[in-house]
Amino acid sequence: MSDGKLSYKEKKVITIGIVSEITGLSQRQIRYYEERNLIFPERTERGTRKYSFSDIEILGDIADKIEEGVQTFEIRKDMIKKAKGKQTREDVNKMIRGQLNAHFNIRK
Amino acid sequence: MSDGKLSYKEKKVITIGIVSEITGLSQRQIRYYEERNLIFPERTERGTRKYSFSDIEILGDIADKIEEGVQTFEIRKDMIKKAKGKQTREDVNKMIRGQLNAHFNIRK
DNA sequence: CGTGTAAGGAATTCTGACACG
DNA sequence: CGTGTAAGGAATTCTGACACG
Repeated sequence: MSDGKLSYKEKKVITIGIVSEITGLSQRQIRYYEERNLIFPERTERGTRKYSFSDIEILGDIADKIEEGVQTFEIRKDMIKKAKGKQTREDVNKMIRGQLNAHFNIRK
Repeated sequence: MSDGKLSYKEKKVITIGIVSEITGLSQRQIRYYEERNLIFPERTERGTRKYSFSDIEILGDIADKIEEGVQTFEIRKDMIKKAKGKQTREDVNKMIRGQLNAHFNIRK
């Protein structure tokens, strides 16, 4: 299901040197944010990290937070919260649909 | 005008090793098609080639043509023809618009 | 905590050339 | 013509560690 064709934005194909150029972050910083579980590059067969455009956007967000003085641990918590928020919104939709169905099926 | 933000598809950020993995073509083949002016990677400061997803698609098309026995020179002519075709279509649109304007402005 | 850096090795990329056909 | 390959060098990436604070 989650296999096969991903959009260009999500495909992990960019090496760390180019990510560093684009983001302006050092390779050390980029690797450290991975160590802190903020980004998850894939690896080539022989271990070279590969990033997506999406990862580059996330790195930009991380850099902003860091500049604001937010610690990586906090950034991670926010990311988890947001991920859960998305999930919750979907669940809420399901619940609403469930309720509507229950409502309109009362007399059925 | 043609500066600044390009779509992810057009941005040249992928190194030849990864392009080779994705397309199944050898680095030799990829470099040769460049020599024949079929693709135009950019370069990093120190000379490493960088390709876009769009380049990868073009490489797929080239590979198909080569398999069919078409020579690189012919492939190049086709690409130029198609590029001109696009240009012509736009020009045609402009001409049509021009004619329409002329038509509706006759009595003005 | 977040990041710089020197260290040593392994993998990558580059170019020009010879080979086959 | 299109592609493989060996060649030598230069640039890239990786990890684990020490440093500062």
